[in-house]
Amino acid sequence: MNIIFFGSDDFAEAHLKSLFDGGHKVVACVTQPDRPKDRGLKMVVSPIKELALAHHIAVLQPASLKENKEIIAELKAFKPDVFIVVSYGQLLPKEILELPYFGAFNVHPSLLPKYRGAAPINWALINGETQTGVTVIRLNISLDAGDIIKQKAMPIDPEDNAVTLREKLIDLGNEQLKETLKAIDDGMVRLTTQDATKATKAPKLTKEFGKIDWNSSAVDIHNKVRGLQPWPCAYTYYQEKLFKILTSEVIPALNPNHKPGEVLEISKNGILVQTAKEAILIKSVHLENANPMDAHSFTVGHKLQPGFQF
RNA sequence: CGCGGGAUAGAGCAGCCAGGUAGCUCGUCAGGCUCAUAACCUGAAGGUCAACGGUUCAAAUCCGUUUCCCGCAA
Repeated sequence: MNIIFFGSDDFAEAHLKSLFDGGHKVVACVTQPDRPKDRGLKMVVSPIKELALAHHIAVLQPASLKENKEIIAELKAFKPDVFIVVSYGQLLPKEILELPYFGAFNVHPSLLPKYRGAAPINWALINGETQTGVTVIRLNISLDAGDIIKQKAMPIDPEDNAVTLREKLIDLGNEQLKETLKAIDDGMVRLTTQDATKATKAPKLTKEFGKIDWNSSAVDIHNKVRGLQPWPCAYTYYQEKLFKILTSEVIPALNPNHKPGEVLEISKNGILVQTAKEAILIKSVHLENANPMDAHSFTVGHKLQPGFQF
């Protein structure tokens, strides 16, 4: 079975790696073009490209797939049976979806039809979901709306943040991908249409979204802290400087005669801050121009006192 | 070479310009005092001054190179 893999980030990389490890016949990889990125605008090579080249497999890096006849011809030449698409970053147009004999399949880290879009893991945490999962779908032309082939749920641990949850979902995704390929091999694929009325969206995150509104509840803020790792992070400002909250905990506050955003208590455990509902304990922080540190160290150095208003 | 900030004890910083014993505030630990402590008193631990090279009798400090970290931007 000739597989062409589409992907661009480390989530995709883990799946490609497991295809190699599983002995599958990956004949080519499609990934995003190398782009200048980060400080100094260094050229960043997609991890997919490196992995593919290490396995001596062709790498295609089209800027766009839309009306790109060259790419269609190139893909066709590999005589693909399936496309595996994992966080590729672009929609595949109809004429490309039609190329592989069995179709194009996508591993998506949410329980579709919930959380269609670019940041499903983050949004599940932001919304305080207690479970999530991985869904394998057969791609059609709309975003994450194809028929479901495999789906498996898993609980979200209250301690999970977007980084740890992502790792768990990579494992689950690999498992589901393996089963999907086996089902295709065995001719045992069963498709289930998504219930479009239950669809929700998980759009790309923005920097602005990470800004904390102290007039929201402690639970909401805590979920932002968990869900916005490692970027953009839930943040506020301290002396005009960006102040990211890395870890936190919701503390039931019994007597909130304080304004939201007010520091209630400083202790070794961290900084206790009033919110609109209950209080939140800030446990570790990351101030602009400094290394991340636990909240206690921060309060000692900055002489933060109860009564301070964020 | 996209723009800018930074690295000195666990944290926050001073010292650098003008070279001469590694300092301050806080935290930590131990002891004391106290009905009591985020108070007070006494003491202790904790450093490759990011790294390498140069200048010098002498470098945290002056000169050069490198590494790492942070914000913006994408």
